[in-house]
Amino acid sequence: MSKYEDIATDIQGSILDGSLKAGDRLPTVVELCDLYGVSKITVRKAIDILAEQGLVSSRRGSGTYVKTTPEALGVESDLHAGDVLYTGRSDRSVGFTNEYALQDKKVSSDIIEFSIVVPPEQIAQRLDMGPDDFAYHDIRVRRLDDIPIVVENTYMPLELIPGLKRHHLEGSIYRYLTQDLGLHLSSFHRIIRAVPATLEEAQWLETEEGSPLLEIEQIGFVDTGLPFEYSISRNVGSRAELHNINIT
Amino acid sequence: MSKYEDIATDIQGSILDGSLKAGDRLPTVVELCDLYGVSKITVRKAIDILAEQGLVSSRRGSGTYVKTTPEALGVESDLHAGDVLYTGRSDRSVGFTNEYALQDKKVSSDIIEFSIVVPPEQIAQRLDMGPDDFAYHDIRVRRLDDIPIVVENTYMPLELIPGLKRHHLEGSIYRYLTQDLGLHLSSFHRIIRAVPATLEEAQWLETEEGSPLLEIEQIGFVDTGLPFEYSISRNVGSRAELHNINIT
DNA sequence: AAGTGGTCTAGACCACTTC
DNA sequence: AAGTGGTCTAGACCACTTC
Repeated sequence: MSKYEDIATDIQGSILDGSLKAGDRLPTVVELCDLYGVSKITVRKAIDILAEQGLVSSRRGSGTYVKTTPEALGVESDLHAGDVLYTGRSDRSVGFTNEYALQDKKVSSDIIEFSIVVPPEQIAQRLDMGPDDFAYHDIRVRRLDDIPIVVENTYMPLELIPGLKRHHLEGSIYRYLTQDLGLHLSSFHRIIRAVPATLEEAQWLETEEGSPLLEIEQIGFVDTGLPFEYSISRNVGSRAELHNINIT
Repeated sequence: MSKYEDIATDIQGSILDGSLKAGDRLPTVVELCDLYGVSKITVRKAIDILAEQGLVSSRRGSGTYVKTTPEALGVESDLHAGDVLYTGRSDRSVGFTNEYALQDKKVSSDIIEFSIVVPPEQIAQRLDMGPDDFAYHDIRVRRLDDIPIVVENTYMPLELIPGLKRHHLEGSIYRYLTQDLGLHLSSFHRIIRAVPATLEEAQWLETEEGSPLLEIEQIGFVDTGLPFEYSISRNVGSRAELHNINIT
């Protein structure tokens, strides 16, 4: 952990435990420099992190303030609460398994397909693969507490990811990529849509044909800039939602 | 424009015009310092911007690389291309009007409702309003080239936004807020869902009842940390999509 | 006029990759 | 061992807000 991460975590704690409340002004940048014994740029990076998390907003000449969010006010966070099981965060892409392993929810997968294929041309292009190159192809239905949430349709280039086996799919593929292969995932480019369920999808997801699904088309990149996965996932509309925060 | 913005724009230009290609390594940070005559931190901030835009990825000890995206490869960008009219970017929230005024598309609005009301309790809480406080309420159908894309349902606190009139809704509300009132918009918190169209929405949007809509529930904040709008918009699934980029 | 956040310098030191 | 990006210092100067 770097100094700026430590400082961000510390201030985040003060906001979450209520010692800093909605609308409060943080100590000035110079005061925070003294308080933590660091330089101005280090404090600025910490505040940048808090801003990205949606916790604070800075106003030049005036100060940095705790944002008046429903969370900071103690308002229950979701108007549509009830049957929504999956609330993914668009900013931290750590995969389905990791995001829910922490909570008390049971994560499971039905592997509908796992094979090595020559992918369709348009997908091969997105993965920067030659026309004859092979890729893994898998289709998985992911469940939380046994209720199906999403069907994921994924292609990964064979050359970048040697040795992927069926048992890796039971758990988290991302763990295999990072821990076993030592790859560093850097970013995901996503397109989000609302689409009607096909009959087949409706059966997999235990919902109605034509019912709204939240589609996420995604290309994942490693830190050399190469794509390592192309994926289209379709989430049951009434069981999943995506949260994100945009700084202007 | 700050120095780091100038540098980011310059390198972005090199990537977009093809002088830097997918997979290429950028000059090292030290080389870029010499090239632009700036300090290391300034170059780092420029590269951070390019990373947020999804253009480059840095690898400690190795270098910074142009990402192998479909755009950098010259692949047409959308598999579902054809009838999708609205491709919003989740990272830059400048409002519907601004995002399309630049292009050759005609933006228009049907104002279905515009009034001053006491908002429902749950919405008042999200806007940090007292139970008796008033808010503007408007419902607008936004069209591109006369085709309805989205119905927006928005509440804005009266006290924060004096003098809002019907004619502001014909164009861009955001322009009124920033240019006339001098407010600085800082961030948006969003929840994205797929929902079925009600009969009323289907009529407004010229689509079928029950057809998938992409819902965006949004709270907007100004730079003092106060919420200035609560909005639920519902986009026709087959005519809109949301793009975003996530850095891990 | 005084106080605030934002940018920037000219370095230093470190973690990691490459050879 | 040499080269790369990432963090950090101790300041300086500036834009903007507050009084």
